[in-house]
Amino acid sequence: MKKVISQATIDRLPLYFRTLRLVEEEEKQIISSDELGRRLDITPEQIRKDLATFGQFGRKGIGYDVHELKNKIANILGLHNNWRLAIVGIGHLGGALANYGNFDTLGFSVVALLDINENIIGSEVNGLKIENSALMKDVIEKKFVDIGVITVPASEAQAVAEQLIEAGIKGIWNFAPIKLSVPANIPLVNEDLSVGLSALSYHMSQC
Amino acid sequence: MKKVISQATIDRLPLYFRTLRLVEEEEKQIISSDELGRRLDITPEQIRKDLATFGQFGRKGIGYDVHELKNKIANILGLHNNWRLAIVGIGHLGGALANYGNFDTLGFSVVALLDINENIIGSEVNGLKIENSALMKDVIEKKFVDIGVITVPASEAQAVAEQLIEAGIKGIWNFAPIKLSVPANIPLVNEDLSVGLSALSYHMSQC
DNA sequence: TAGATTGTTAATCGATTAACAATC
DNA sequence: TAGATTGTTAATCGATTAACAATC
Repeated sequence: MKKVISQATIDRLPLYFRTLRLVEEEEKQIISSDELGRRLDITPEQIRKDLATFGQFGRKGIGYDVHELKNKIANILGLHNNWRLAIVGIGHLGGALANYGNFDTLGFSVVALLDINENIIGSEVNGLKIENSALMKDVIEKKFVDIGVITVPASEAQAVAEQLIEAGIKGIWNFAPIKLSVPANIPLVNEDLSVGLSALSYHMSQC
Repeated sequence: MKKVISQATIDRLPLYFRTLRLVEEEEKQIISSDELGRRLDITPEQIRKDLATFGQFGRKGIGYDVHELKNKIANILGLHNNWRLAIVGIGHLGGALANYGNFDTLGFSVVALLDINENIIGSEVNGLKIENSALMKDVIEKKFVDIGVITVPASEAQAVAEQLIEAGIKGIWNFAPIKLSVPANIPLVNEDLSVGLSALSYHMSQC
């Protein structure tokens, strides 16, 4: 039953989801792979292939039910789990993420903010108090945190990852530009801004 | 001469660059593909293949000169161009990017901040004054901006992209969760946080 | 019925991995 | 010379694209 789905497919699902939401707002009931593809610059064959991985969602000759497909994708991605996030390292980036509204709309909630800096512990960001990293295990257990978001400097990131795992976290979203070593059963996604920016630089240099 | 390099290779170059920097700080002169691979969880064959795309950098039986390879990669990525960035939309994320120190170390400079909100125009972020988006063309020409960073809401992003291009920008780094339409000669990199977070959710759901 | 569109199989393309000669 | 390590060719693997029968 646990077929292996390619990362490329998984990474396209959020795009489909996002677009179906917009289409839903436009009060369209049905959408074809062709139309969805046009909106995303993805071929309709690719979309049908991706979706077929998870079952038969469409109707031949008709298309896909927008509302139904949107919910199916949300389920596949596990967005119904109401994942709870803790952000570790409340600098500029951590603070921005704490304030970032779009997570809620995807079914994620930021429930804890942690930092080691005495000067900011106790202060509030977006209505949430910054707590002492030293109490991480306590906070994470009490607040049922699922996902640890790492926005500390690269030099601290591995240690923070280990603390998070020790505290019982189930997944890590890492913004520090460094390769983290984590056990195979802890999903890890890296969000390295320098990769995208460097790729942009490369393409601009080719012009 | 203009061989086509795969995006996968281009996306790994910044990781090599980052690691070579660290290795350089450790005062190591020479590194093997094996050691580099161990540090990044990438196979040595993959690394040698990637590097061979651009020429012969290593010495058989010895390895790669750390300093030389680092500079070669920087050149390939175009990091010597001193690209100048303008951030459009100084909300939480735009503000965080304006304050983000790591860009400088990669050879990028944030030289302009733009917003339409009268209440924040004129105020300073990280020593840089927020200017009126209505004056975009002026600002971009006067400050020789190369790259437009889009951190406005999704609903505004396409219009901003068009204004940026009209103003003579050479590349776009887009953080708005929407597919932008831009001419083929304008490199565009999308940084969609919801993709990574959704992928994390997917993998956590499989456990 | 004719037109539209899915789901799936087959063909192609491209990226990764394996193997090894060259050489320091 | 023996051991280490690159650069490159060949083999494999996986993802995308093309084609088309099924069916609304």
